[in-house]
Amino acid sequence: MLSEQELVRRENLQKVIELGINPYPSEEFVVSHSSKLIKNNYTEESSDEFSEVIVAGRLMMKRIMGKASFAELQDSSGRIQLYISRDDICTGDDKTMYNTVFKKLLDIGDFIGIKGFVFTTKTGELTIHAKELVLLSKSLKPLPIVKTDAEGKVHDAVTDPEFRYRQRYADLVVNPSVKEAFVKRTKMYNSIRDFLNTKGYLEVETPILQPLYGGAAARPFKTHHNTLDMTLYMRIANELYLKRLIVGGFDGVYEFSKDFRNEGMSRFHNPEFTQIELYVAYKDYEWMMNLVEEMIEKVALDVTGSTIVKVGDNDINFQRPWKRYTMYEAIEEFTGVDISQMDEDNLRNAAKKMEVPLDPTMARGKIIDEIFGEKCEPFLIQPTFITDYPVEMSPLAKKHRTEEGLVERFEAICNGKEISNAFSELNDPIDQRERFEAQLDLGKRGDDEAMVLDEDFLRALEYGMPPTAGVGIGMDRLAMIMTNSNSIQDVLFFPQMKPETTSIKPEKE
RNA sequence: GUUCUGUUAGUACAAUGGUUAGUGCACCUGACUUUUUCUCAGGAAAUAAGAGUUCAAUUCUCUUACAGGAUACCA
Repeated sequence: MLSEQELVRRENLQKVIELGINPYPSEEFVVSHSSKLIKNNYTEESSDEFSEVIVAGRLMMKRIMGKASFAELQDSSGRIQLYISRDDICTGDDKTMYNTVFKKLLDIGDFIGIKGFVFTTKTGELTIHAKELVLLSKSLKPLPIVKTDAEGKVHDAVTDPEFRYRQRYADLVVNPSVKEAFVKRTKMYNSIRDFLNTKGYLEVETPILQPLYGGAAARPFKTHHNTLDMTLYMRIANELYLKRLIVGGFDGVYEFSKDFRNEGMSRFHNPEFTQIELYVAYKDYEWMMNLVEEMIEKVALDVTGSTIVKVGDNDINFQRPWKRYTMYEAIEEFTGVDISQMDEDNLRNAAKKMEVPLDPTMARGKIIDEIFGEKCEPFLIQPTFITDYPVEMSPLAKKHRTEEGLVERFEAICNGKEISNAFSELNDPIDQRERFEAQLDLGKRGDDEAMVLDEDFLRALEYGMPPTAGVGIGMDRLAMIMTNSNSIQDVLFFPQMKPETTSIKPEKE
């Protein structure tokens, strides 16, 4: 069902065609200047350099005043005003281009090309005086119009999240700040790539479709390969494949990996999300902590220009060194309870006193994780490393060199959320097999996120893996911090949405 | 999942148990050769779906659908 305005646009398209104008021409249109370049460089003295400019973009506003008009053109760099007078774009007797095409048939959102010269109007606005106007592409669907008045007040701002996420293309056209967030996201990737490449690590790619999923505690997406007639899972982490590459002899490998987890959705969770994982041979988690600090500090600088990043009401300072706590220390700090010596029953009671909700499937490690998640993590705003996790919740991490029952693991917490998780990687194949078996027991207890046993990975470890430090960083979470975004949907171009339902509207007569 | 809130024209908002549901922008018709949310004159266009209470419901109640916020698990 087309709206009245859409019908008008289709009629306009038809009339353009009837005038012999191709509404979707294929020839290259050579642009000489961006609007930003003109705005940044035009002066009275340099006006000669701007006596012939060619620009292209969307027509975003028309102010028609009879035989002359003003219009606004939006290109990828911003907006610039156009002055279009009838007798300048129609030098002969035929005034169709102005009277009919420009005034009547061009709609807001149409792509046009303009050839003309730059000048300043009486009111002082930088403007392109058009000598030639070309239609480059017709728009059939009206864009939401956002207007900013003289006081800088925005009218009819497009804020409806559903519209913005479903129709990101339109969101990007009308909300310039959206572009900025995504440009920052790309800068963040470039910053990390640059950092790791400079250190000599190799960017690699590993399978997304996997016969067994592993490397994290999560429920996977399941799919099926027809030719092989086998079940495949979409990866939940790329840890086990990257470690296989360390076995194979690379010193340092990293991958920006799209991971998929079949779990709840929220402003922190999208079913597909991106992590970077990095593994470096002959290193340990202490070394990795230093690297993460150094890297994230650089990211903050590269992306925002400062080590201090404003996130909501907080100023987060990524300058090294970050605070470091062991997990037991953090829990003691925030709850006053020393749980380091407690067995599962005592721990369960302690958690009960702290009003941390538990369920019977949780074992000792999971309970500690719950307490930490409830009582500590949300309050850690400045970047903080939490180290030395219980062995039960870290089946891929090496046992602590001195502390019984712990592993050499750290998480970096920032703004109350984990942004990074790392360990001295477990490379003892016999220990690894036992840990997998312990996970199988957890699975039997009802933990549907318990890991599965991966024989091929164990075979790789049996060939021998050097001591290795590994880290994973949630790119979306980091992007949220670096762009001061309140939800993951704001740093994903196309966040996952419920299917669009066709609204039931009575047919118009 | 739980909970709260919302759904009025293309869009953003307003109002009302009863006669013609109002405003800005966008849209349509006309005038205007340096304007700028151009201006001026005119026009078209809406109460999510269903049920109930009522003489009368867009307004009150309930159900459904959809959406958003908050909260919980996972990055």
